[in-house]
Amino acid sequence: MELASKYNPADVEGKWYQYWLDNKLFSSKPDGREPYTVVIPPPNVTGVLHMGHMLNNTIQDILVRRARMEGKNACWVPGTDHASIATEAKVVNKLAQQGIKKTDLTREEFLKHAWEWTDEHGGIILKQLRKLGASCDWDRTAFTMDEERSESVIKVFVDLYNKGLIYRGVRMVNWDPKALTALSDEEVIYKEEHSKLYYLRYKVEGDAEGRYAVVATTRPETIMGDTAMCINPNDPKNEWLKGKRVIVPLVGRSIPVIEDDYVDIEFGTGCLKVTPAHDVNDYMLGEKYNLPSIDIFNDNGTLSEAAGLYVGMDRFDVRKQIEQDLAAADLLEKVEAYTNKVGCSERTGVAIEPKLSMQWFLKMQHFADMALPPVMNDKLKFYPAKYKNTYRNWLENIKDWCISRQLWWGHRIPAYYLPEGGFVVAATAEEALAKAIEKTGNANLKVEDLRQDEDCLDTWFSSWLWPISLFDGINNPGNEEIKYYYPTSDLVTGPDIIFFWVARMIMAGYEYMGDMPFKNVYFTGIVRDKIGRKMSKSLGNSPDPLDLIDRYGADGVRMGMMLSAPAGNDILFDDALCEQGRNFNNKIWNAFRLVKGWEVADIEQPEYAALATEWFESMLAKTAAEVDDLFSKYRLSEALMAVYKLFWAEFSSWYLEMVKPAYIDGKAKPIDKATYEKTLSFFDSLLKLLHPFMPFITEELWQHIYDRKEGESIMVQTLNINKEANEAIVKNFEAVKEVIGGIRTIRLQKNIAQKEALSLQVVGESPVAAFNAVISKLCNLTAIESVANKTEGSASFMVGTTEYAVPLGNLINVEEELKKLEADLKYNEGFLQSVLKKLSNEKFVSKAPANVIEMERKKQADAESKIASLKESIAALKK
RNA sequence: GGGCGUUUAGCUCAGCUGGUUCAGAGCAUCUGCCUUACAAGCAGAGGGUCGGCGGUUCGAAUCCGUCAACGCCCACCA
Repeated sequence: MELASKYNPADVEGKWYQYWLDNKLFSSKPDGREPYTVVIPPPNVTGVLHMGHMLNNTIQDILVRRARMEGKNACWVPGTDHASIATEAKVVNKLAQQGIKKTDLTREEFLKHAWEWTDEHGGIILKQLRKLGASCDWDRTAFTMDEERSESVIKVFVDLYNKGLIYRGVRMVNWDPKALTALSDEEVIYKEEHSKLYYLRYKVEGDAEGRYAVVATTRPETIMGDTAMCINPNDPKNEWLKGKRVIVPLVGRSIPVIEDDYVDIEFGTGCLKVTPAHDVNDYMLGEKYNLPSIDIFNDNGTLSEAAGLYVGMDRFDVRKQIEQDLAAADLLEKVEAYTNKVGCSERTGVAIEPKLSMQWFLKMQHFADMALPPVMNDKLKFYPAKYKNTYRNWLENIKDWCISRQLWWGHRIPAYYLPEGGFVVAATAEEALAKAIEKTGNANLKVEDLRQDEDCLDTWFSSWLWPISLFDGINNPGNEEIKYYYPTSDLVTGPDIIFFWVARMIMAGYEYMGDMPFKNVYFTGIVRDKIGRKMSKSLGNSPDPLDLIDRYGADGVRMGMMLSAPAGNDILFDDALCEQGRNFNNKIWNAFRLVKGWEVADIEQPEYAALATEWFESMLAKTAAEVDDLFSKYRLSEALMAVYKLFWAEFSSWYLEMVKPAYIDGKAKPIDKATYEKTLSFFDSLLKLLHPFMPFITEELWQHIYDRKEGESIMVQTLNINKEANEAIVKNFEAVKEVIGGIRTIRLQKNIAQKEALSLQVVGESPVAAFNAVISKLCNLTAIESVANKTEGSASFMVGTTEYAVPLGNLINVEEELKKLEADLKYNEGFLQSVLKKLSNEKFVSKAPANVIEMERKKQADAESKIASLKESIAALKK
């Protein structure tokens, strides 16, 4: 096989992905093995892959591939989310471009368009995941609105209703005037806004002096909905307003002054305008004091007939206009700059309007009670654990979940209204009819007489069932799949959806399976650019993942993501990291070229090669054990770094250099068979360790390292690497590296070419004499001898307490050598002083444990011996 | 207004139950090399009073207090 000197990912990635698919290597069926299950956080069905997905799915794929290689039955279930608000908005936009208004369509017509859109754009994102190498069981691909999932959702709704956990009622909810739907509290994001605080004059009715009560508000446009003014009963400065009535400016309506200690005396003037229809707190006051409620807004945020003024104008236009009008009428005392937080819709970004409306709610206390303990007692683990606090905080302050949305794209609420009022809840119209007949006693009722609720369910009301519904555990409880795959193993997701999704899946898990939905949650960070900004379209700092894959290869990008992704920290993404990944691919590629280019002969194994293989065997074992440990702690970037260093530094720079056959007369010598076979087996193990991180290149090389049969793949090999390292040899070899480094430094400093052979003297006995063959080979030494005194005119260095010297004859620069030795001496004398100081401290000697004191004494001895030999060398040079 | 987290080399981060594998890694930087696997490379080197101050201790990056900066989450102050 002729291999290019540079690795080209494009040549192999598509080929191997297809090979994996063709051989059904991603597919999983229940069997006798231990299951390892991951359910994908379903991306929006019409979404496009972004860097967040890249990170998230790379991590999942690494975990899944690793588990598969550990011999587990790995099952990664992919799918998409119907994302009701986001998708409906996209469809509405698209229709608008064609000049079609949603309001002109029937529900059925609209849904037809929505499905067309979904079929057209749906699943693009899943196709993109294949480029990344994602080893999902594609045959299991699900959609939150497919038949099985829809059936599950409806079944759960009916069940929870029957359990009394779902109720319908008029409540103050978060209204999105753009999407025209209610939202849950979690879908509201508070943004700081520089706005104004308006001081409005409310004329006090019947006040002889014609005085005004002044109210500070950020929302002057809501005065048409004022039905009271509220003061704090303990506020002396507003004492005079007690029992009075005031006139709403411009509107001219008379409203009472009420008293409640909810009002903050310090804020503004201590007078609060009460608009029960448009503020959560005012609503509370309205309830308490039985105030009328005037809803002055239409659903789209324009003013309604009820407002009387500015009818049809947008709420924000009214704010500007009313400011002018109030000023013109001399009813505006002053305007101050003011910063406050405005609740905005997570999806559409527009300011939320608190609105009183009829919605469906899920009682949450029951679920919170079940979901809190397993996380707090680490039965279900969070990585990083700090999110346990966030989780607890939410559950301990849980509020009921508004689950109805005034949308068409989603699961329609299975409630059916009866002609004579009231409703029944049932999974199908037929069942509803039966219930209706039973409820009313009217046997003549027909399905057509029932009117199904127009609303849809919140998207999350389907995704909270995901780990169960993917295995059909709602429709067919106790089926073979759910029994085998549930609870799933790891969930990989962002902390931004801890409430939306993670917490609610845990709730649903305990409600419907009596068990947690996953054993571990790995929270990823947010992908930011290299200077820490969030990636956004407007900043143009969000790279297209597919473009990155084109440039660096999927393996390179995966590595780029992982190098910077410690669990839970935000990751600062930089193309340079992908470059590092690509370079590493190239390194692996070239190491392979080297090894496969060797000519093998039936000759004896040289001593240096035997030593090298023995050492690397231990190094490999040690790292494999380390990687195990890191994986168990979900420290994936550290695991990758460990393998990276093993391959690059230990294997390529040390091992291969050691065993590499020499060139003589421009011709490579052959390598002995024993070393060659060992090297191939090391390579094989290294590829296996690397495979979860970089699936493509490892498959490509694994296929070529030995002859493989059709259908074989590295991805289903087991990681049967020996993990028992010979610690002594690993430790000794570190000293060997230092010796070699010392000689290399001398060569560099003295400008002595590698071709020029040198000899090495060891003053006394070398503790690493066993490795002399290796040292000789790598440093091109003619001899290594043990001497009592080193030759004059030699460059020396110390490793531990042993001195090494390279005789250089007249090449030696006495001045420089002295300088170096004296600096070394000074350091060691200082070090000795600090050790002696400790040892002469009575308190230290009496209180510190024996082994620590022992250590200090050894330090002292070592330093003293070093100092002695340094002094000798200096004296010798000065002669 | 509450709660949580972070602060260690130019950058991104490891450093668990205080003491020789404690001041580390990768990248970047600098120096020398186009040496027949790889310049997307090889060999070598430099670089930090561990955010500030105070305390506990024989001994603190590590424990405690405090201050500062940054970040995140939650909360109805108009």
